[in-house]
Amino acid sequence: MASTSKVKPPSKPPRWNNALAGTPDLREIRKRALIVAAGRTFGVKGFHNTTLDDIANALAVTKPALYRYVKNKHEILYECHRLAIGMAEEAVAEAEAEQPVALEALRDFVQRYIRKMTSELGTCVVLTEYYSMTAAHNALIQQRRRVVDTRLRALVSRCITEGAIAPCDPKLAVFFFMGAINNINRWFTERGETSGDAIAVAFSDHVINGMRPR
Amino acid sequence: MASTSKVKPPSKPPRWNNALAGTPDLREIRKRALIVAAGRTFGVKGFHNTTLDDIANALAVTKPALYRYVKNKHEILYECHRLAIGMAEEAVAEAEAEQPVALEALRDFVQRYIRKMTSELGTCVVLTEYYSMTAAHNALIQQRRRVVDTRLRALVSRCITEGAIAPCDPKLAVFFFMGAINNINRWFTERGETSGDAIAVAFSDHVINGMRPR
DNA sequence: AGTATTGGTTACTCTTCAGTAACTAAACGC
DNA sequence: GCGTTTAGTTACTGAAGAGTAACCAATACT
Repeated sequence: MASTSKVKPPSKPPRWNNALAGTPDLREIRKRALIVAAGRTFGVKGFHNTTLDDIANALAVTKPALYRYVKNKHEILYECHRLAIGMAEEAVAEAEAEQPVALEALRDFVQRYIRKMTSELGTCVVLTEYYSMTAAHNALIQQRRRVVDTRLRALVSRCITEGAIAPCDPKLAVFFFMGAINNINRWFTERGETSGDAIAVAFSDHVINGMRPR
Repeated sequence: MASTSKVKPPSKPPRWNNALAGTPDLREIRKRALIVAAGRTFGVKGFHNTTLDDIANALAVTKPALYRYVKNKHEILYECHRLAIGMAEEAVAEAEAEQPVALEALRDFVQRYIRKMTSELGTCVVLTEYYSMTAAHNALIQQRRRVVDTRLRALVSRCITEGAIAPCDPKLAVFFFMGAINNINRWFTERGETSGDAIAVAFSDHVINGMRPR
């Protein structure tokens, strides 16, 4: 039978997922892969139900290897949130830059944001469990969220003054549609019947038009 | 100074919160108070960041006392979800019973559901962290969610055939507004400036009318 | 070739917290 | 007044899992 002496296994499993590497430093690519893998799992099982072994496993690596890339588990969660909020920031900036008409900028934002979230890198992103971050990290993220929120409220206000939408409380309006969008990862799966694109279109439509016939 | 002998403290802190007792068995009232207290904390800090000591503390009791009312921590979470889904079920049933016109039933549902959720008993309810339930509990809850979802989709379909709203994918429509609603506890606080009622009105309006001027 | 550096391993420690054991005191029925 | 039930206590146990120590192997840098 197999001897008890420590014989190295002949073939090694493939490690990491470096596909699509634009080669801006291997190390950064791998850290990114770590964050994305973790984020995906967090999204499915939640922060505390995901062990570091789970994450390591997904990367075909063992737990301590992760510590070469991050300080601790909380930093992983923080990086996930940075990724998420970064997408929102990008989406507003791009939408505002390319669409002079407020209403179109709004629609554009919704579509861009959803596409980013549901795209390969995006699905991973955890928007829940902000409460599992350290107080310091949370403060940083909340800060940035607030900025995005403010810009979106301003956009809604502009829509109102431009006469494009009915007067309403911009704060509640933003909460309304951002809530709908942030909840997408609750039911979206990449293998599901509905594509990210379809969602982007349908949701932006609902935001702008509600459900009334034109 | 204070002796080390075990002297009973002279005054005891108030225990439980039996206010509003309709007296259908003290035991049930207390179990309910436990679930509500736990649910509130879960909503703020999340399931895993809430210890049984936290919950016991909120009830001015010690941890083992909780086990007189529930089998374990997971049962508490399950009961919270039962409470939440129960509210949704009630809301659809009531709305359908009282509003023959599909569009009005939809508006009514949204308002009822939000009012229940934000009312004293409701704020507590955790809608996140379904993934922290046991597989068995999750199945039961998902089952009931699906039923509610189906009824809501049917309601949307009826709206379409009645010509009250523009044709759309009922599934995505329901995901859209239920997402918005389920996200309310992310930002709602009872002490905040916006009342549950105001949210109910604003949100039902957004669902039905979108943001376009009439 | 030979020494640093970097990425990874196995085997462990240490903490936190759900859950339990064993005991006490009040209220309840008779 | 006296067992039984119910509600609670203090003091423990046991498991899971984040983080660490110590060690190994490949590559990289002259």
